[in-house]
Amino acid sequence: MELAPELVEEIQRKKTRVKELPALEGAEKGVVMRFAPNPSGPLHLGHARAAVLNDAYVRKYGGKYILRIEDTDPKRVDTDAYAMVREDIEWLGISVHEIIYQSDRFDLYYTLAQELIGKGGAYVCTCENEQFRELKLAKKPCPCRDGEVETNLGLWQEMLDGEFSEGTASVRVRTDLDHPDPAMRDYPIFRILNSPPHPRMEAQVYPLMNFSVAVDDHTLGVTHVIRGKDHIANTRRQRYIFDYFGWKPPVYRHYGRMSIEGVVLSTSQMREGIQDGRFQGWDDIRLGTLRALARRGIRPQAVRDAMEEIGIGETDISFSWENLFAKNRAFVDPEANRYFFVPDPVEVSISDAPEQTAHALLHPGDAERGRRDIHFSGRALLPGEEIRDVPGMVRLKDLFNVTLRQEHGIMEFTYGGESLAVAREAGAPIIQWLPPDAAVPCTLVTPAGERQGACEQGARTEAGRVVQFERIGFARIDSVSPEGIIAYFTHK
RNA sequence: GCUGCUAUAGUGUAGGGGCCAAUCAUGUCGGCCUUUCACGCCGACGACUGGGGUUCAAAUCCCCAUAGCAGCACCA
Repeated sequence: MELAPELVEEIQRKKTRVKELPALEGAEKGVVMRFAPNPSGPLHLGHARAAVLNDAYVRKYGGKYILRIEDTDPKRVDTDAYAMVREDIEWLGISVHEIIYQSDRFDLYYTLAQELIGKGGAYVCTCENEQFRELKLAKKPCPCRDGEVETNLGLWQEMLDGEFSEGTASVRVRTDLDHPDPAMRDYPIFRILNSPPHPRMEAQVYPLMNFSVAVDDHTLGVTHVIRGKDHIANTRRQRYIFDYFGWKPPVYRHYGRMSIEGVVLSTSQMREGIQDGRFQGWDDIRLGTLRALARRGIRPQAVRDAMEEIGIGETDISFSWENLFAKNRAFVDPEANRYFFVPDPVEVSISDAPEQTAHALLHPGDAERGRRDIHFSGRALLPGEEIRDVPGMVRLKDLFNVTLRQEHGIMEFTYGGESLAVAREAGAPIIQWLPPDAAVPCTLVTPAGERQGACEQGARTEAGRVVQFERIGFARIDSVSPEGIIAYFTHK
């Protein structure tokens, strides 16, 4: 019997459906949104939230999604990351309408900086860091603050001409020294950097994010910004720039902090670990990168669903792998072919057992997909930990029953008949098994470590796909070679 | 220290004065189905941080406390 396709689709949609996102103020006529990562490494789960949620809103309201590469700090630019970020965005299935590189826009930043200084909204500051900090905390102006506009314009030109060296001059926005929040007081928007060189351009005067972001959000027509609440202070700071220029700021939403257990998320730690060989690469299973998830067999749609469900709440949350796995299982279970994987295999001889071929379905819910034929002729590979209970009985799945006995310290395995009912009555576990001569060495890589074992020949045809090792869990077949198979554990 | 944001079951989420002895998902437990401990189905468990106030009525509004988080970088 076959279900109507619409019905199947309906059921699947129900399973993976996510609730509707909360409305955004002023979004009815469409939105322009952006995802603005720093190209210091590949995207990880933390990025995915911003990337996906912005995309979800663009889909909901219609409009434009801008991928803006924020590469205004040459110290934090990894040239490989430009490509990795785009690959990761593509993997997530996000439709990007425009890609902007901030490193292409320095002339714009310079022009507007000059304008801002000309309005008296910013000034060149040559104070030492520590000194300024103390003055700021005391709500006192630094000597540079009182300079004439003309003087500041002159100093700004000197900055551009390379007459200041690194760390000796900056541009600050004139805000409000009495502001109760010290973070608001005359914050910097440009700095001088002599090294390292920027991989995409030449510059010594670099904008800081609060300036470049404000300028770009305005000039690119961004209507709504969804970002983490670590940017709340930045939003307020940027407000000063919008006000000086008379621009209308976008609508902001700041979601709460998301902690993620069990994986390395810090780009610098990841890079360090890769360099010293502790991690295999950016897709090492112990990392929280999207490429690591992909390698484990997590579907992008599962990540998207998880992020949309989490939404834009301002509460701090802890990311739940269980919830993500449940979403992924819904995608993967109907598709994954089933195979036997025998961990820590022990080869045994089963006496009195008739030679025969077992027939197991590739998928228990879809007989039409075909079957696996596994031939038994006297000997079998069994999971070590399943044959410890003696005396006892196990049933080799799709084959027959085996009774276990111990005689003079030696394990004995005897044919126990074909009857499934007998096995059920005896409470015998139904276990996976393999013929020794047709078993493929298989390493199952899990976050906790590698598990050695053997699996069916059929898994050789599944490279790149997710299968289910019966009674073990889902796994992505990572590589197939004459020596064997390497599989990455996905989840149960 | 100063400033700000947040607070619903183990986790995520809905609910923004009465319809809430609080939604949904996930999880856990039990049962059914099943030659996988998967999937599916049925059932159970499990929460409004605390204290004041406003109101006929508070998870919902206000105040305080507590806790968590963030910012006070010439990072983003």
